[in-house]
Amino acid sequence: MQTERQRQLSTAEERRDTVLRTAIGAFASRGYFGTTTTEVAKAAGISQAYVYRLFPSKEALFVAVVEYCFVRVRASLEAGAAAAPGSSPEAVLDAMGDAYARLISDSDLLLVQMHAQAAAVSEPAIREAVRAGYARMVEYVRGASGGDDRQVQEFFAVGMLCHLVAAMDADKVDAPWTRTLTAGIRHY
Amino acid sequence: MQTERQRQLSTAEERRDTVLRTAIGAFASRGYFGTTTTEVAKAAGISQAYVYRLFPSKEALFVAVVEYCFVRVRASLEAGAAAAPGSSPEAVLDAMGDAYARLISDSDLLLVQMHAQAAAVSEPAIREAVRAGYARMVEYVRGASGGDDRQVQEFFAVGMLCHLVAAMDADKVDAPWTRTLTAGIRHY
DNA sequence: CCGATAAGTGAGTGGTTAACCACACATAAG
DNA sequence: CTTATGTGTGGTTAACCACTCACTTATCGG
Repeated sequence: MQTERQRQLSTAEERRDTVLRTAIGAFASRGYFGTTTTEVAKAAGISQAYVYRLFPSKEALFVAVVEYCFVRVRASLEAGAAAAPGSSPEAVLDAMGDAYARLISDSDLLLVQMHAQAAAVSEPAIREAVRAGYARMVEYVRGASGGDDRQVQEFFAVGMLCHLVAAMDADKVDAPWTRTLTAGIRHY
Repeated sequence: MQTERQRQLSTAEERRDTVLRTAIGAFASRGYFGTTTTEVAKAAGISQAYVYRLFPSKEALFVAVVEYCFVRVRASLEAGAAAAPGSSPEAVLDAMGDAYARLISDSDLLLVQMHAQAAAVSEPAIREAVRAGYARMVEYVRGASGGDDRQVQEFFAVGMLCHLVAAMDADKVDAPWTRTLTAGIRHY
């Protein structure tokens, strides 16, 4: 009967993964400064003290969350590119945009990115993480799509416009100005 | 000798203006959640207690700061449009973009906008202020430039890209990915 | 000069927060 | 069974925050 009692403790590595995954939801609404480590702990189902055994500081935790978000976004773009119906820059960029739109239909990833950008202004460690994330992302998009500077830049500009639309919840407002901003922007 | 002693107290209205102007710098670096009312008070040269006589709450103060930023941005766009070398949508949009680039060469205004967008997610009052600000701004840009939906949308998409570039301080990084993102984006 | 009103502050208050530590419990190896 | 190691928590703390209030000082109309 040795299998009756399953393992009840996770390994630290598993717990760290759980925290990263659940902390996205915690940080999404109120960002780096506005989210407490207690909220992160509650979302992960552990005590606040244990958060500090898994991560050396709140800043390190947030940086890890941001990096994890970038990994997920990149994975989504790769999946989109792989499913593109053609190999022209336009086709690949469109497919990646579509994959991205699906990814962020749950808006938490997007929101964490926004908050990370805002916090990057004053927190050097976060700024470095955001820079590194975008550096890889820009080069990936350029390489995978074969698009020129102009096309890649527009891809990211539209992405940033998505952030604004999501932050304002512009979909909920029916007015000419929201229709102008959201025109052609997919969301599921 | 009645002019020897100048007035040493400001009117409440003057103080409120001072606070709004100086609070932009205070909120710019750490945003709504990360900036304390003590920092705002110090920037304005008054006691923290008096901040609460001038504004009913930190939230109301921040909303007023955001609205003030929108007013300044709008004024800048109007000045740009007035100085446009032609009346075609392209010429007017370009002139407004140039005026905007000059306005935000001191990046505090930009940063407050970014932080306001991020905070808008969880704070209804701030979301309302951001929505109202963009509503007026989109309609102004549309009306003043005569551009179509596509042009107006691109104008704001590029503006959002500026936010990203500013937040990461991308100018300071010399690499292909930063050159791609910042290509054609003026800054003074 | 006086009384009213407005500008402005020092000194709190109750509540919260990031971080720490001593300790309890679970697991695995010998 | 025992010892060692890793998982996990309750309790605490020093600092800090938004917000309040009693009080002082300046201004101004009469």
